[in-house]
Amino acid sequence: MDRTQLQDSFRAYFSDMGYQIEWERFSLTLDIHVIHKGDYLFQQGDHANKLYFLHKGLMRYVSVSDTGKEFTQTFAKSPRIIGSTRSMVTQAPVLFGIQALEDSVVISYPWPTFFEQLQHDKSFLSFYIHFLENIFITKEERESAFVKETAEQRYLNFCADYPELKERIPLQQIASYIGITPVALSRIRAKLSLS
Amino acid sequence: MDRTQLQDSFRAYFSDMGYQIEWERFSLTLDIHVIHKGDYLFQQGDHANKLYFLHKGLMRYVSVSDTGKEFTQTFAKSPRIIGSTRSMVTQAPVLFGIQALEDSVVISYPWPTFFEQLQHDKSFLSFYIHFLENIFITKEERESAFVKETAEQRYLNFCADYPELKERIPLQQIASYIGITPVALSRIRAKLSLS
DNA sequence: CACCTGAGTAAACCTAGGTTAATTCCTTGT
DNA sequence: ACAAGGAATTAACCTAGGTTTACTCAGGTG
Repeated sequence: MDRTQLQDSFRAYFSDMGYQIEWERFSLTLDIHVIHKGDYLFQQGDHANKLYFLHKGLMRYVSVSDTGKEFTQTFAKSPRIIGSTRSMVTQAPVLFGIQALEDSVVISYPWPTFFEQLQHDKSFLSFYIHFLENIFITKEERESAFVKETAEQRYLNFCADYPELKERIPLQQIASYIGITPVALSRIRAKLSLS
Repeated sequence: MDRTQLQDSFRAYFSDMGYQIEWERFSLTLDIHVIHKGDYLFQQGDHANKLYFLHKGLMRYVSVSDTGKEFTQTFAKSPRIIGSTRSMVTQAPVLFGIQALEDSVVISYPWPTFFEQLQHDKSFLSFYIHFLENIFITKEERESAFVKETAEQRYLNFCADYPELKERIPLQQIASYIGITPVALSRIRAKLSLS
């Protein structure tokens, strides 16, 4: 994995989205992380105030409740910015871990210095604002899905939102994303295949 | 209600939070809205791409499901910025209405021009970023509460988060905030008062 | 090859919360 | 003071999804 190639991938991510960043002004060195299937980029409770970029692979955000149950907050497929906004902002330990569902490659920049530089580029700032707005909207939709929709409906929505993932990841983790047990999801699948 | 007085209230909101805005640069005229208890600032489905500021009063964000059930997304007490980030950003109709729980006074600025001006003041921009980060964090906590916590626990959390509101607003609306029916909340209260 | 171990399925049973409806208690208007 | 409509409580009944256990099947590993 070549450092320059990874940096290009990171830059392409922005230009593909229509943001013209003045990269000459940026002088940060990146770290490279190779995460194997099943391993974690960071664990719940860690301090992870870095900006992570998923160059290749598939990850899940997973938090474990007091009673030891796993809950998948979201899936992330490359290329994408990943990490904990909350932890970057408040300096608090992260409330979820990020686990690789397939062998993945991630690069990282230290967030505080990255944010410092980001503020001098208007295009970058506007990317960050859109990014925040979008993750907020996503959470808002999920909040209302948990209250207004049945588990079956949430499963159907998952299938619509992530058509490829349905085969790529185990049922267990789809269930934990929907907020039900694997047993219940199996039941729902059985019911759906009848009709 | 004097226009200048309301503008001062709006400005004080920012300085109280530690943001020193260069107000001289701003030249937007505000609109004043007086909303009586039970009435709506805007309704679900409206186009509401304005920046609203709750000068005085108490409001709730309420969305109605397909099956006609009300769900309270959040409560807002003055002074506070209110409105739909989603609608401002995407130009889409709002997914919830904002209803006054007490007689309230709100001012508004047209969002597009406000945002335009906002971008020329670094302190303002940094306010907006913190604002987005915070509403995101709130939603994230709520998402996990719905999956990991029981209704009883969510009620106890509500009491801890909004101690004054417990008496100020009807049970019905607390229930719809927690995501259960009034009947179920009444049951929970009865159970709690025994122990 | 036999042997695990982990993933999905299925069945039996349990519980939190939804639904409906009756009863009482407050408000609010006249 | 009165009537009337909404707000909360209580009880009876129902259902979606949780829990536990048992069975099957596929993929490694010695």
